[in-house]
Amino acid sequence: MTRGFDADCLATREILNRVGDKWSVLVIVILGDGMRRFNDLKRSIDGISQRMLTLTLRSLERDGLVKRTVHPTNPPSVDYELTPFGRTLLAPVAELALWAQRHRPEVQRARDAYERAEKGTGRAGKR
Amino acid sequence: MTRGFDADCLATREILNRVGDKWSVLVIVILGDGMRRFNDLKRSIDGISQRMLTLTLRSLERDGLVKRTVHPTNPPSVDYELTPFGRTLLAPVAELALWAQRHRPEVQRARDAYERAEKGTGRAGKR
DNA sequence: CTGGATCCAGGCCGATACTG
DNA sequence: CAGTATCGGCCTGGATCCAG
Repeated sequence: MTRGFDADCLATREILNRVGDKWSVLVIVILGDGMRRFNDLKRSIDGISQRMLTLTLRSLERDGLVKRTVHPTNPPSVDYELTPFGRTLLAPVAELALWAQRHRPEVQRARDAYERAEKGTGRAGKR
Repeated sequence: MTRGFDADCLATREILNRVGDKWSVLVIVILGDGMRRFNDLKRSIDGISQRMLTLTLRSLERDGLVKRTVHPTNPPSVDYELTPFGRTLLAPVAELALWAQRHRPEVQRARDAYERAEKGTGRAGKR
């Protein structure tokens, strides 16, 4: 538990920084359902700019989590899908997703309570 | 699978944004070992500024994940520990941490391969 | 349809100095 | 010891325009 502890934490932080950005998880979860095309993804996510979708997909492809397939048709189309490696990430992410879904109200309540308590105890309370 | 899909994704993204910042996971994992004092944490993490440690702890406290206890001694000392609720997050995070530790080399290899391939296929390759 | 390039705003985070 | 306040840089991410 003491050996490599820092290194492990660093590795964890590295992964979370990769996956914890604004869109990666969304893309991973959606691609968990199967192969999708670019604009298909874009429409599914709704709110993402094509820039961020491109960057996110590139980053995931770069790390070997997503496979990109270009079909030389006219007009051209590109498929994206999780690699087997990417699928191994799906389980832990789903775990966290489940936690998020189950505990969101609790977090919300805690947050509200904190705001209220803040006013009573004379804390700054600058929002 | 279709109902509440967007909402679930949003919840997931929300949690990941909370936990996916630069230091939260580190703090959670360390506090998973037991109660710690402020400067104790600061020394454990090494690289964090007192500012970021404060902000991170505040954020976690706000969401009900961490409990803060002030001892009115001289000099004053403050203990931080995970709440029972915070402990429920420990498991999924540990899951992801394990994934990170196990697959870091693979990610690194994929990244290297991507860089190399990039040069062969005439891609931009601007690093 | 699938992107690349550029411009620009806002937030995150670090360094430093100061307080109780 | 345990913070708070302020300043400033960097990076993320959005909008828009352009190209294959």
